[in-house]
Formats: sequence, structure tokens, C-alpha cells
Amino acid sequence: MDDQPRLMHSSHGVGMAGHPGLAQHMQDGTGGADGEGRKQDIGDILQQIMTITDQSLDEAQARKHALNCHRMKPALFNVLCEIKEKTVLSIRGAQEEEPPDAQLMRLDNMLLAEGVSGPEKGGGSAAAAAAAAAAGGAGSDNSAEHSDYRAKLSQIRQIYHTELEKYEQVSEQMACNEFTTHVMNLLREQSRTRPISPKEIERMVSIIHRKFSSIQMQLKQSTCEAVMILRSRFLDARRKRRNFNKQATEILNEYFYSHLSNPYPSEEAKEELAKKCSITVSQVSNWFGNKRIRYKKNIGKFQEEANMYAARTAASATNVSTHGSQANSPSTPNSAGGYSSPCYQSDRRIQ
DNA sequence: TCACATGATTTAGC
DNA sequence: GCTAAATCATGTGA
Repeated sequence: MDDQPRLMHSSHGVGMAGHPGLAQHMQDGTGGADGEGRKQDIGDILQQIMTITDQSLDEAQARKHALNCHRMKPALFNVLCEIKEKTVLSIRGAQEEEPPDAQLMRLDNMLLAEGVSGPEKGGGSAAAAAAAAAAGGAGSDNSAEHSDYRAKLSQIRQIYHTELEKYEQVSEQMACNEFTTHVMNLLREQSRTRPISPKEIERMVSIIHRKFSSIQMQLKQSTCEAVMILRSRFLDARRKRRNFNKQATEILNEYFYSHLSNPYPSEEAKEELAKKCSITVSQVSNWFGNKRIRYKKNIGKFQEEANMYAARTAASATNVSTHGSQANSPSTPNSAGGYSSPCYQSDRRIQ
């Protein structure tokens, strides 16, 4: 390390058009015939600089050392500083401080909300519950899908953390730091022959870090995409119509045919039916809505079904009376009389 | 593949 | 907000 001005400094000694630093240096000399000799020197230096990349490493090293010791070095350095001062100004604005990366923040927030990054604590479960709520469905028949969603989310989470760990190992311990150090050393070395400001080195380091962090960004982006796909599939699956199980249909039919004169379950009855059938209250409402309209449209078609439930309910009632107990709702046969001639009246409701 | 069954959604009336 | 009625979309069995 010598005491030469390694890093770029401002040269304000502008005296002549063109390269005042060099001119100054030339003026400092004896001038006259000696000027020709200096021109020759400058030509030599420039030629050496231009051809330095064509030489072997050892040769180039030796040449660099020779250039550093050359008597024209300070003057040349000043010229380079001035040229750089002029050119860098025009690009400085474009490369100055960039705003914080909003996209990375968005990705981080999303991964956190979906329970992929951050503490596990059933984040996926919460997301699945939210998805279920959005789909408007609930009930134990959906729990299989729910756990499937959680399992797949957990898989994504695991892959994400494995990849992130790999990335951190590579970027923190090996490639990134090593590469950054290498570039910094290179720039410091080069700053002996060309003007490089500390800010430029800093900027170069930040460019390297940005490049490495773009890998992390890609990982986060693809993880987000995977979560989105999983979520949309989960929601789509829930939107699909699923027939109620046989037991649920029987419970609903029993209630319907035993209250045929007034097949309008109260809110409490709906809740009870929903509980028994493991479906939602709104599904119970839908079912009764559909059943009423379809029954009314085609009573004949439902006659057999009505008779069957009537017989079943009657048998159940007989059984209960034999044992000295009372039949309990909703299996109680309707008081409007006989299932063989059901009297459906759409506007009469029992609450 | 088709017809029918059935759960969900939409619209309009109250 | 509840319901009837129409309609849509999907499941199911022959």
C-alpha cells in the first residue's frame, strides 16, 4: 500500500480546456522541447493501459506496478478523475437510492398471513378456516378437505424453509460474502490506477446483494404462487355440490313428512337439524326450500316416499307408546292427519 | 353418454 | 330476512 491518492477525489484545478490536471502537470515542468518528451510519455502510458488486458496476469501485474510508479501517474489520475466527475454526474441520478422493495414486503406479508413464514401455530388452519368461511360452508364433512389443505400447506411451508435455509447457507457463508469481498478487493486494487469512490464500491456491493436477494425473491414469489393455487383449488372444491349423506337426508325427510302440513322449521329446529345432519343452517334452509317446491310441483311422485316415512314414523310412535314414553320432535307425526293425503299449505308456518 | 336427482344460487315479492 | 320459483351446476345410476 502506498500513499498515492487511491480513491477518487475532486480535482478542481481546472486551468485549460480538455484535461486541466494534465495541462497543469505539463505546465509545472520545464516546457519547450521537454513538452514533446512528455507527450511521448503520455502516449506510452495510454498505450500500456489500452493493451494491459491482452497481457498475462503476471505481465499485467508488473505493468500495473510500473504505471503506478510512473512520474505521469498523478497527472493521469487527475485527468481520469475529471472525466469521471463529468460522466458520473449524468448517471448518478438514475442510480441513487432506490425506495425500499415494496414487492418483497408484500410477499413477506402474504407468506406470514398464509402461515408459511413466521411461527407455525396453525396459521394454515386459520387460512383454511378463512377460506371455508369465504366459501360459505362448514360442517364436519368438510374436515377432510380442511386437513388436506393444512397438510399441503405444511408441505409448502417445509419446502420453503428448506430452500430458504439452503439459500441462506449459500448466500451468507459462501457465494455472496466471498464474491463481495472479491469484488471489493478488485475495486480497491483498481482504485490505484482509476478513480473509484467509496460510494461506488458501496453501490457495487449493494448491487451484488440485490442480485443475491433476487434469488430469495424468486423463492418467495413461487411459494406465494403455490399457496394461491392451493387456496383456489381448495375453494373451488368447496364450491362443488356434494350430496348430503343418506343419514342426513333421512333426518331431513323425516322432519319434512312429519310436518307436511307446515314444513317450515323454526330457527331452533333448523339449528337442531343442522347439528344432527352435520350441515349448516343455511343448507337446511336450502334443503327445505327445494323440498317444498319440488314436493308441491309433483306430489304424486313423492307419494311413495311420504308413505314410507309415514309408516316408519308410525312404527316408531307405536314402539315408543308401547314402552310408555312420548315421541319427541322432530319425529312426531303431524297433527294435520294422514300422510296418504298430505295437505300442503305454502303460507301456513309454525314457529 | 344421457336423463334425472339434488344442492346451491339468483330473483322477486312480501 | 324469509320464502317461492326459476335456474344453474354437479352428482349419480342405468
